[in-house]
Parts: sequence; C-alpha cells; structure tokens
Amino acid sequence: MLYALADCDNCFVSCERVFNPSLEGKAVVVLSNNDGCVVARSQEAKALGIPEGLPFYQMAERFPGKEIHALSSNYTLYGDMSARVMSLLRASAPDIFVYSIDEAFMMLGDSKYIAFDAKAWGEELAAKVRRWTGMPVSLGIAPTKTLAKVASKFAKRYPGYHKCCVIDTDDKRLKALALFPVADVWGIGRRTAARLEAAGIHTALDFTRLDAESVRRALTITGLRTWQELHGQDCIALEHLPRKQTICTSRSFPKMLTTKAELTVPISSFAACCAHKLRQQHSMAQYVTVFISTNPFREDLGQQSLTHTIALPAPASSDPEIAAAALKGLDACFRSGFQWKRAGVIVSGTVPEDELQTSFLDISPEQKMKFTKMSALSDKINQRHGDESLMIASALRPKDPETGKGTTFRNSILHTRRSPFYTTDIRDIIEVM
DNA sequence: TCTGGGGTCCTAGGACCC
DNA sequence: TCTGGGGTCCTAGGACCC
Repeated sequence: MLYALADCDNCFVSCERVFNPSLEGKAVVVLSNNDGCVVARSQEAKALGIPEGLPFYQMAERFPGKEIHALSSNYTLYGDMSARVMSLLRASAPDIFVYSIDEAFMMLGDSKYIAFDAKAWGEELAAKVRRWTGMPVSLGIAPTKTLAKVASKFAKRYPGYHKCCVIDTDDKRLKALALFPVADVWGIGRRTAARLEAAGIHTALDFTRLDAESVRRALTITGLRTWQELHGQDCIALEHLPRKQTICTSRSFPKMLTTKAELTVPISSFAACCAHKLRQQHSMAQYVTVFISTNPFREDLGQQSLTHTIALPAPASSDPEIAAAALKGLDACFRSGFQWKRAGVIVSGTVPEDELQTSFLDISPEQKMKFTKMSALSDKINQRHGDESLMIASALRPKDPETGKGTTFRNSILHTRRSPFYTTDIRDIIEVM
C-alpha cells in the first residue's frame, strides 16, 4: 500500500489569506474563542518565534514593535474551505480518510503492482488544489502513514520538493529519518520525546535502532506501532468509526460566572449542541455528563472542578431530553462560592438511533415521537435560516433591560477581530468594484 | 483584565463473580 | 469461618492527536 497525506499549510491563516491577500507575506496569527490564545501562525509568525498557545494579551509585551496581524477564529469559514479542499482530494484518489479539518490520508493502492508516478501525481494535485481553492497543501507519499507524515513535513520545509515528497525506497527512508527529529514523529508527544532525548535518542533514525521489545516495554503497544511504521511496516489502522463514542461541547466564558442560574444558559446551549451532533451521526446517547471548572490561572481564587453524570432512562438525542438531563446534572454538582470559568456537556454511550429499544422507564412513546419530530424540524429550520434560529428556551438568556434583546450563549463569545463569513453568508460575499 | 476545544487509545487498579 | 485465583467489566488517568 502507498499512502498520500495531504496537509494544508498553516490552515487557518491560509483560509484568511485566500480572501484577504494583503495578509500575504506578513506575520499573521489566528486566535481561539474569546480571542484567548494563538491557535494558528503563518510562516512569518513562526519565524518571529511566536509559540503556539501564546496568550494573546502577552503578545504585545513579548513581541514589542513587531507588526503582527491577529484575527479571531472564524470556524465557519475554515470548515467551508476544508470541505472544498477535501472534495478535490476525494475526486483524485480512490479512497480517502479525512483525519482532521486540515489533513487527509489517501490510499493509493499497492505501488508494486501499479505503474504510477507518485511524484508527478502529487505535484499536480497540490497545484490543482491551490489553483481551484487558493489553499496551499503539501503532500507526503510513503508506504506507511507515519512515514507519509514525515514526507509531508519535508514537502512543507523545502520548496525544492514542489509541494510533494515521496519516500518509496529504503535508501530515501533512512536518509529522511536521519534528518528528522524524534520529537516531530507522529505519535511521539512531548513527554515521550523528553524521555527519549534524555536517553540520547535525537533523530527518528536513532529511535528505529532501538530493539522492538524495549520499545514495547517503555512505550506500550502504541509506541511499538510507531516504531514499526518507521521501519516501513504498515500497522496503524485508520477506520471511520461508525459513530463517535463520546461527543463533547465545552467553552470558556468571557467572564466568570457565579450562580447556577447564570450557568443554565451555557449548559442548555452545550446540551443542545451535543444533541444536534448526535442526530447528525444518527445516534443516541445513554449518558449525559456535565462539568464546571474554575479558572486555573487565577491562583488567588478558590479552585474547583466538578462533574456529574446522569444515566438517561433510555437513549435520547432530542434537545429537550439532553438539556433536561444536563440541567439535572448541573443541579447535582453545582456549588456556590466559586467563580466558574469553563463548563461543558459530554454525551456518551452512543447507540445507533435505529436500534432504539423502548423502555418502560422512558417518557411515553408518544412524547418520544414528538421530540424526535420536533428535533428533525428544528434541524431543518436551522439549516435553512442559520444556527440558533430555533432553539430551546433555556438556552436563551433573559432580555437585557437596556437593549430589550435576549442573547444566546454563542453571541456572548468575543470575536472582536473576526473576518467576514465570505463563503457562507450572502451578506458577506466579496464585491468586486 | 485577558490563558482553546474536541477527540481516541491504552493501562492500571478496583469491584465483582465464580 | 477460613482460604486462592482467574476472568470480566468499569473507571480514572495519562498520553497522544489536530
């Protein structure tokens, strides 16, 4: 088997640049929700030494006098751009696995039996994605996924590869591994890297020279798989699970919250979001977990992290059922006297919706049917008219006496530097004068 | 003042059963 | 009342990914 990994270069920054070419060649960073910290950096920003995860408020003092363009994240835009890139990849390979918003593995079959110029194919594909979507992508092609990852990093790093690096011989493999820091290997995280470095293992090649048994003992079966993949043995299976086993929606708050009543709005909203994700993958959940936690950076304040899990009487996926359970969970775990900074809802124990077993403990079949129909209708309305056109009342904050407007949790998240919804909202479409 | 969000897999240890 | 050991299931925590 030969794998091609396609990886968008500096994905979020590249999405922004497609619609704002004046950002080209400049140091650009994209920030997390509430403009909290840096989640994506342009090449120029990386060259300045801006680390990933840097709190935005520290940027000015850490990088004085530098011209850095900071943008709020616009996930609607990134999701749409990603879908465009993926559709081009899908049209170019028989079988693809979308691994994340910015990367996908393409299965290219067995090179031994197919006359195939991987290098030419990859260069052409990268050029086509750039031409048709504006997004720069790098391709790595190799007999295992871990080696394809290595190859894609070379394709990114050295322009001489023309966006595509192929590792298809043992000679190339050994040369690449000798130049590749072990800390950058897919599957070797910060902790493991530190341990390996301490033992004098610096490159991926050093790592492959360890014997298999000691790797397994020290790094468990997962570490051994990485070792085997670097040797060229294809052993990391990626399959789309039929459904996610857990689904989580969580956010930090722009301001800390103190009362249970204040938490009701975000918790209801997170619950409805989880319910929606459940319905999208055609499944139902058996458990609903709520968690609330204080701000770990405020050492001057009392710290607390509380969680409570509710077992549903029967699997559910409607907004009202999930939200009711979540609020019950909030009720059970809430304690006053703390400043809550972050909360979330996790639904777990998912089962396919068509395998639903009725239970005498559950709400009546008539009521269940009503909730199911209502959810399907609200999904349709929200798809046509925009998210949160229709929502459960508990996710709506009471009207502000000054403005007379009710607000949703999502509207309270700060995105003061967000770009327009160029591709998904007709009001934001680019005009050419 | 301001510090992200959403997943998966593996292992160890405890509870429980036979 | 005393005793052993093996299997399974569940959970918490750690590590990793993007």
